[in-house]
Amino acid sequence: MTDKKDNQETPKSLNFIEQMVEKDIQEGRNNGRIQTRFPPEPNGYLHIGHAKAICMDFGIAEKYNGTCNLRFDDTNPSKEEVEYVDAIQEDIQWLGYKWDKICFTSEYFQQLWDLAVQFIKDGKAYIDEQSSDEMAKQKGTPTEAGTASPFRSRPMEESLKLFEKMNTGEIPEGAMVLRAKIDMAASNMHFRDPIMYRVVNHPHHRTGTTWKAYPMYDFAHGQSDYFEGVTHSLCTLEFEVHRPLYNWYIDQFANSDYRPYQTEFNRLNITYTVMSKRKMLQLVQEGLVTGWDDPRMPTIGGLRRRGYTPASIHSFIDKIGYTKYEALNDVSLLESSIREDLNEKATRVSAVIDPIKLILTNYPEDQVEMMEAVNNPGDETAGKHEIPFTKELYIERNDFMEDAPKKFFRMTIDKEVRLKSAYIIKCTGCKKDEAGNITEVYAEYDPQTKSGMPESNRKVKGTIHWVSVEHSLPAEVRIYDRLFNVENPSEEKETDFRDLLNPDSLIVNTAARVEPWLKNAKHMENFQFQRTGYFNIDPDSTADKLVFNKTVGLKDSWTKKNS
RNA sequence: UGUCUCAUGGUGUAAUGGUAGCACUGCAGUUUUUGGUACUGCCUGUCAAGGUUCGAAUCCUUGUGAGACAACCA
Repeated sequence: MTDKKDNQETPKSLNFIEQMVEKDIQEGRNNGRIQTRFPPEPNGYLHIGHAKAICMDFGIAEKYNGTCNLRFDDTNPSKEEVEYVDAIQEDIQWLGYKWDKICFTSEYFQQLWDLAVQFIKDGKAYIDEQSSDEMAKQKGTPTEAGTASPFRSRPMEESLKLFEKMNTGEIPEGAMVLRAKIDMAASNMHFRDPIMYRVVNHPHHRTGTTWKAYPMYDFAHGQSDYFEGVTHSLCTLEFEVHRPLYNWYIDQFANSDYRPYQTEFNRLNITYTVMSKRKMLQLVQEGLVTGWDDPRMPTIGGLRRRGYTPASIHSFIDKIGYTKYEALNDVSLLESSIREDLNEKATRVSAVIDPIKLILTNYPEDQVEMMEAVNNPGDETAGKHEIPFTKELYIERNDFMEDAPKKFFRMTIDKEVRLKSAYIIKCTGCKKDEAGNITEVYAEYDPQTKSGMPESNRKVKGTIHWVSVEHSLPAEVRIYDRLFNVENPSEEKETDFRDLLNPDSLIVNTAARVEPWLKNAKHMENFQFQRTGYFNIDPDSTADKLVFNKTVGLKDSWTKKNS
C-alpha cells in the first residue's frame, strides 16, 4: 500500500480549461490575474453534479494562485430560500473548499438598475407591455426571424418612467418587462431582444420588498462577474449559446482593459442517477425520500450520509475529467472511488446482517474468550481490537449451506471453515423447523487452532465472520439500493420519473446484530467489513442504527444512520 | 430544414503532426485469516469517405450521428 505512493506519478495532463488558464497567464490576459466564482442559485441542495463545478471553480483558483468567490445567484426570489443558502455553504465546506468572499447577486441590484437605466438612455432598451404569449409569437423560431414589438420604438423618456414604475409595486407581474434592443432576426435566439428585467412580487430572502423589478440571469450574470473582477467565468455547456449575449452586455458598458471570459465544460451525468433539482425537490416534497440528504439522493448531503468521504468525491471528479463532450458516466466509477478511499482508511468491524445461530458443541458453556482482530489489514499502525467469543455465535445465514456445490468455500456439513480471528471449526450438522428452514447450525471447534497458534496456519479454504450471541446488539438495518432502476433516467424525459423509482431502494431489516464494541466506537468515522462491504458512521448520527448500503462498497456496505 | 457545440474500447478520459495510453467495468491467474485487498495478464477503440503530408485521432472538405438554443428560470 505504501509503495503505491513510491511509484513516480506521471504528471497528470491538464484539462482544456487548465490549458486555457495557463495560456491566459502566459499571455498576460487580465494582467495574469485569476479569479473564478461558484454561482449557485439558492433554490435547492447541492448535488454531485455541483461538486464537479465546485472542484473546477475552486480548484482553478487554488492551483493558479487565484481567488474564488461563492456567489449566490439570487435573482428570482420566488424560488429561493435561506435554508438553501445555509446548506450550500455547509456542503462546500464539507468538500474542503474555502471561498475568498461570499456574495450575492442581490448586492449588485442597485448597480444593475443604474446600468439598465443607462441602457434605456442610450436607446438600447425599451419597456415592452406585451404578454409573454405575444412576445413568444413574435420571437420567431430558430429557423425563422422574429418580428419587432410594437413598443420597440417607444421614446426613451417613456421607457424610463415605466421602468421606475416597474419597481414601485404599481405594475403587476407580467404586465411589462424591460427588453434590450438588439436584433429580432439574429440567428442566436438570445439576441432577439432579450428580457433584462421583469416584475416579481414575491419578497426576496435578503432584500425583502425593496425591489419589485428583478434582473434576468443574462443581464445579471456577466455584469456581476465584471463588478466582482472575475476573470474566468466557468459554467456548463448549456450556457454556450448565452456566451455571445454575455459578451454583448459587457461590451456595452465596460471600458477598462479588464473583462471576464466565459468558458463552458460538460456537466455531470451518471447512470441510474437523476440530478434534476426539480425532480429532487419533488421527491422531497412528496415524501418519497426522507429529505434532501436521504442517503439515496445524489446530493452532497445524501452521499455524505451514505458513507462517501470528501476525498472519494474529489478522486471521482478527478477521474471523470472536463471536456465538451456530453458524457454519461458509469456509476461504478463513483462507487470505485469510495471503495478505494475506504479500503485505505476504514477500520474493519464485524457485523452479521442476516443471522443464524451457530453452536460450538464442544466449547465450554460459560467461557468467554477475547479474540484479537486487526483494524485494517493494509495498515499495521491502525491497531487491533478485541471481540468476545462464546459457545453460541451468529453467522450469516448464507455462509452455511446444507447441500453445497463444489465451489462453495464456506460452511457445510463435515467440512472445516475458519472463524475469522478465532478458531477453525468443523460443521457437524444443523436443525430445522417443520417447514424445513434451518434454525441452528452445529460445529466442533479445534482448540489448537486459535489465531496465532502454530496449528492455526493450517490451510482452510473458507473464512467466515461471526458475533457472540450473548454480546451482540440488535440494530435496525436499512438496505439501500439505487433510487432509480433505469440506466439512464434522463432518456425517460417524457415519463413520470416516479415510475422509474426502484421499489427496492430502501429495505429495512431489523434482524441484524452488531458486535458490542461498535457502540462505543463513536470516534471512528469509517468502518469496513471485508466480504460484506464498507461501514460508515454518519457523523450526524446519535442513535445506534445501522444503514446497509448496497451500492457502495464491494457488494454491500453499511452506514450508521440517525433515526 | 437556422446558429452553436461535440464525436477515441462497454463507460469516461489522455495523446495538441511522430509507438493510440490511463482509469472504471468485464474475464482469467497468483497471493490471502473472508470469495475482499494487493499484484499480473487478457478482451475491446480513433464515426464514415475523400484530401494535405515522409507521417493524421490530430489539419482541410464533405457526409453521418448526438446535444444545446424559441422561460417574465438559472
